[in-house]
Amino acid sequence: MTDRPRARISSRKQPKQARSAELVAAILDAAAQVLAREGAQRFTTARVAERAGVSIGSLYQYFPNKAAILFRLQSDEWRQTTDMLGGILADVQRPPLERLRRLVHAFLRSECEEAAMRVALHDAAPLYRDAPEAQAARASGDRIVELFMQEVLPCAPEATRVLVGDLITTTLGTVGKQFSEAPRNLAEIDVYADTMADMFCAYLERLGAGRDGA
Amino acid sequence: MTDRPRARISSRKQPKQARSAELVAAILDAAAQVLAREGAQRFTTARVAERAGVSIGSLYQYFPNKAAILFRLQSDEWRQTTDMLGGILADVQRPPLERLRRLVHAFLRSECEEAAMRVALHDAAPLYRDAPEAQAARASGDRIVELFMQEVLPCAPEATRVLVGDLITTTLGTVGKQFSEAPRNLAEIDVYADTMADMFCAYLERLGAGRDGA
DNA sequence: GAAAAATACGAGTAATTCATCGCATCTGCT
DNA sequence: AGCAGATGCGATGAATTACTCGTATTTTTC
Repeated sequence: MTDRPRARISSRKQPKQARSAELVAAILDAAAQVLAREGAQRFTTARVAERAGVSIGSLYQYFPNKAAILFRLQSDEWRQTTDMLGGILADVQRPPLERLRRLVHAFLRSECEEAAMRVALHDAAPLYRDAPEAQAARASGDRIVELFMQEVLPCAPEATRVLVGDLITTTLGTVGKQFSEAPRNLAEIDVYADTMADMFCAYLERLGAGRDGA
Repeated sequence: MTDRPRARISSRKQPKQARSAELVAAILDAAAQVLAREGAQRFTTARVAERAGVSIGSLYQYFPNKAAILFRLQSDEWRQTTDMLGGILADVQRPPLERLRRLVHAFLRSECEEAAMRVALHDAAPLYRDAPEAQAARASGDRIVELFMQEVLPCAPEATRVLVGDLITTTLGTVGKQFSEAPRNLAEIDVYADTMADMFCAYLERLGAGRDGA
């Protein structure tokens, strides 16, 4: 509890010319590959630079340290995932619980894509988890869920909605994390996703019934 | 995916005299402290030995490598937890779902004890996770849950019971893991545990009702 | 086309790490 | 007491690591 490594993650310099933008892209691409093939333990700046075909010095011109590369990868994943899930929940044509079911399916499927890289990224979480930027990124996802909860439990008190939303978010996120550790085929994923969706729906319907009698 | 570090974890030598047994105990105790105070990143054999007041050479006489110490800590935790949860589920005087609720409460509370150490132990998981001994330890916990599922869903098909048991186990485990990362007081824990138990019960009751009409 | 700015390079440094091995000390036993 | 095996020691080797800094090259600007 004395002095955990706290990462500076803010970017060092913005690429201004086309070649440097390509360089940054090459580094991120190589980083994902190194993470997937070598694991978090062997993820080193030297290996990333080598795989990207870039010198180690160039790497450090655009990323202040190793954690920044990892955070950037995680950050991009988050943005991509929240966009997708937001899109599913925004499809107001379908009934709310069907949207939730679709969301569960989509999320578990996405967690199984590039599973090796995701697992390694989670393993490396201690390196970037405590950075203030990481906390902020998480908060934006919570707002989407909050809106959905207002729709599905309009009569429940605020505190209940927050709590239930938190439970569902956390369950989905943490189970998904575990999920990527063991490879599964699409059929298994869908069976599991249906089970999980059933559980959420059973709970939400009971809550709704208890409150507004429907 | 080439050559992830695979830990030999089997013990190096059994302590035969009283003093060496004490030494092993001192090492494990110190290891837990180092993990809690310094984090997984700064958990080194040298630091553990120093805190235990023991030479580094002595440490390596009873643990073949760093991973073995971590695995031993995790293993002891698992045994302790499964014993406790098994005891709760075995209390056949109470109705099954009440036992489940008690289990959720007990588990989340236990996850919040020594939270710093648990978080660090999870962070270090990549070092011992792949060891064959670790897989075996997990399986024993699953059997307890399977028995409980037979009791609460007697008419459900085998596949459903396994799947639902897996979902509940995984949810509890992974959410619990996340839970220890943010400190909470007892009241918050109980509120969250009740919410989670409500979710499990709503689902199990619906499943039971659909199958045997009760 | 020349000066200035941006970019790329990679050898080198300082620190940290795991684990070993030869030797000293202790314990139990006859 | 004296011996043998068990235990304890810690300097040390070998490997790995993150990151810097002075220099070379390329691009832009005028």
